Amino acid sequence: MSDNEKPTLLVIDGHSLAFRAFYALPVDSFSTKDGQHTNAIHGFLAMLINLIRDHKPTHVAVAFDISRFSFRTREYPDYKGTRGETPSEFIGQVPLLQDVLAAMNITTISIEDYEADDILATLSVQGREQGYRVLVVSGDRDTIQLVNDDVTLLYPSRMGVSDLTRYDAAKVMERYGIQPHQYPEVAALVGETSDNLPGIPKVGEKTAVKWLNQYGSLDAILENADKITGKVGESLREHKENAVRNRRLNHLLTDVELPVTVGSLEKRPIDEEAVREIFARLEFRTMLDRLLKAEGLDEETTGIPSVRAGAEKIPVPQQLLDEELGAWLNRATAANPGGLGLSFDIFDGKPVGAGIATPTETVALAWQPGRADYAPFEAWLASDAPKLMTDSKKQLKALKSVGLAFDGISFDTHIAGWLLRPNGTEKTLADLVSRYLDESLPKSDPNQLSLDDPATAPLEAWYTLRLVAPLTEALDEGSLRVLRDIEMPTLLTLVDIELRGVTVNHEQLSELSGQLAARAADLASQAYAIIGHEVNLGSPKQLQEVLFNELDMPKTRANKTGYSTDAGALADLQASNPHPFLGLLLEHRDASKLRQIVETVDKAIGSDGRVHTSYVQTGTTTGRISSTDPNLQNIPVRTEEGRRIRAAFQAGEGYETLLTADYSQIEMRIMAHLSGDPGLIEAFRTGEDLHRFVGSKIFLVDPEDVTNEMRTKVKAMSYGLAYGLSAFGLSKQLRIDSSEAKKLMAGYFERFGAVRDYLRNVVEQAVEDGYTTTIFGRRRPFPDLKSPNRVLRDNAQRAALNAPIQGSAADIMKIAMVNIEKDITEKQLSSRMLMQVHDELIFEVTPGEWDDLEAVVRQHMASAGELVVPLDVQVGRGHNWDAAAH
DNA sequence: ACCCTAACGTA
DNA sequence: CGTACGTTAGGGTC
Repeated sequence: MSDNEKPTLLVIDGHSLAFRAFYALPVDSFSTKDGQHTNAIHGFLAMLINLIRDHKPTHVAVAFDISRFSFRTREYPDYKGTRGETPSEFIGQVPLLQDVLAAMNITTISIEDYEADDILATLSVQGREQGYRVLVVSGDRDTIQLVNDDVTLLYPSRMGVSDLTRYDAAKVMERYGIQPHQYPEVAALVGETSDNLPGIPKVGEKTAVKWLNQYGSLDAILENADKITGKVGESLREHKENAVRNRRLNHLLTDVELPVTVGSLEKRPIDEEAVREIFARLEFRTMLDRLLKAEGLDEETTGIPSVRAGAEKIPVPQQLLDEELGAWLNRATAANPGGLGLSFDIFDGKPVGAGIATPTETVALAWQPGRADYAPFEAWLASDAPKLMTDSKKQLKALKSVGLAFDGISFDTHIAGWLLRPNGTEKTLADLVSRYLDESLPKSDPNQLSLDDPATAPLEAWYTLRLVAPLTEALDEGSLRVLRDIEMPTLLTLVDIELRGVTVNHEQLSELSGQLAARAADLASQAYAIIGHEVNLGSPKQLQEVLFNELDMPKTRANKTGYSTDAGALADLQASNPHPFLGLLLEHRDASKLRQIVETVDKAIGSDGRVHTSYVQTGTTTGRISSTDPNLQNIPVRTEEGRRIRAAFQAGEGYETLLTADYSQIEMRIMAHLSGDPGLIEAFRTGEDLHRFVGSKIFLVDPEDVTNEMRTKVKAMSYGLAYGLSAFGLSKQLRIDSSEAKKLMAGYFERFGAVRDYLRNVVEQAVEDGYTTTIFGRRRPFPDLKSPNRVLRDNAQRAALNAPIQGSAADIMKIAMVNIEKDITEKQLSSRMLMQVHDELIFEVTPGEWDDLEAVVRQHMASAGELVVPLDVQVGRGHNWDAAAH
């Protein structure tokens, strides 16, 4: 068998190469936004990818040391004793690297009590015996002893890990003047500083090699030690024990019992999805392409067409009209009880075409609403015949805005995809097609304007239809119920409230904006006067210059770009180093931020005098909805100035007043429900002020004797608990001693022990299941709970204990919204829901309908979740949003 | 034209 | 070393 026909076994010393990479790449340039350093991982992978590309190994393994202790340290406790502390930036990178290798389906091997090099040695011997060509990659020179006709060493150069020097027997001879198997004898004589193995003083490589060539072996040299003259001979005789010991230690074991056979190391295809995921986490953007290319998996090298072979053939769209169209719809609907795929072309917020799909046919409709030719289509739209769509909200809004009746939407793949992977990255139909069908959505002809391309909508409808089966299959029963009973109905509600918008008074906002702008300008000029020059107060970078250089203030918390100038840091500075500039800066920030929000909302007022936000139903990982363009869920409320913005949100023409309704302490109530804590449950059943009640239990006083200070602390703690707040965090927030914070938390858990048990249990269960679940069955996966990286793991734990609470609250609010909308319709009220702000709903009330509406709202909000504690709803009335607050 | 970060508003 | 979001300005890069 010639060398070229032999299979190639690639074995790598993981720890040593990662460490080389760590020192080869600047640590500052490789870290994620949460501070995880990745330079060692990056360097290692770059090297590995090059090896795969250049050597096309058929078998691969990476060996890692388990610890710095091994049989060698037992034999000689000072072995490697000179090595300093592992740099903190390196710690944690190895477990992540192992995760990457696992995702690449590359075997990693660690064996207690042995070093990685012993594993390499054993594999190289086994590989050779079984007819492999072996490539050993290590940064440890001891591995030179492994080199022979079948085994080549790749050794990192000083240039970095990607530049590997190839040592075959000839190269070893050229470099050292000895056979590879003799290298340990040279090393034994010379010693190895990095392993803390002193050799024979005064003997260097040259002398060692000379002796070896003269006497043939280390044993022979030692036997003939008497014959060696001069100072070096004396030194040898005096320190020969060193050489003997070194030789024993630098001999690599070739008979370590391995949990794998060489054959089992066969290179398997990478798990592209897993690799994609972990690279995203490590924020590696270009690595995947390089890896795919090296693996020969990228499109260019495989020539994979845009739709992979074996995929179903895309039906050619038919163009139907009138009776033909009606007949087709009847036949298709009857033949496909699960529904038809449907997609609309939207232009300027109006529907301008549509496509319908069955598994085998598609229809393209050059349809304009109201055209008689398409009457059967519009009748079908209005019927409850099931329709399957992707990201349907915008399309449904377009239909509704032109007055078309629509019913029967039974599935939205975009929402289903989100329920499956709420933290996933799939944004478009193409993303879903790629993930769940493993195909590529054909791109529309770039030479054609996609708007005019009549084939786009049928294509989208067809792919949408085909996605439904794999998505439904992937969803568990609980998630399917959430989709059917909560999300799909919520979708229709959102369509309505977005179209309604909310009246916002432009005059009030522009007056407010002017005042805030003037105030900001005034504050700015005062600030400039104090420091003697102008500076951009909105630039943290320029502020750092002023604060820490010109004013010589003490450094604050560090961030990526220097030192923090956020409100908390400035407040700390003001306390320790009072300075008028700080106060002005804070006030200026305040005014600027408010003005920014005022401007944003003002600019969003449409020709109807109303602001139409967009709710993003798939915008969060927990189940909440988010709001954009503009975000109406972060309108200020805490300050007087802020409330002036709310005052501009008003009942519209023809409406009498606004009604606001919010859940009070819904998350704490859910906590009481989920934990079953008797104390907390009692608190909500008595109707006593929650924080007062809890305070009385912790501080052992009567409720009426709970001071404001006690109440503040209790409130902060109660809310913090659901976020995974630590004693440290609590002490920082309340500016109290950390021992006091600890006591406070201990006191809390003593009285409300089931809460602690619950929070612990949520995380434990999530580790076991891999996901959390809300009361209604909504899931959120938490892969990071098993991460070896502590930062990631701790973050995941906090998110995991919060997810069921925040998510259940979101579920409850959605259910309430749906039921309220339904009841308003049934009762034929003309009052209407306008906004949702997580635990608050805002309605516009028609004259005379207040009592009816209030009853409907209260009833459905209170009954949206069956908790062991009541759901308390606070209702307020006023002509504007501020006045309607209670 | 795009991307990232810091900062800050809400529940 | 507290969860979940969206928007903006500044500052850097292409």
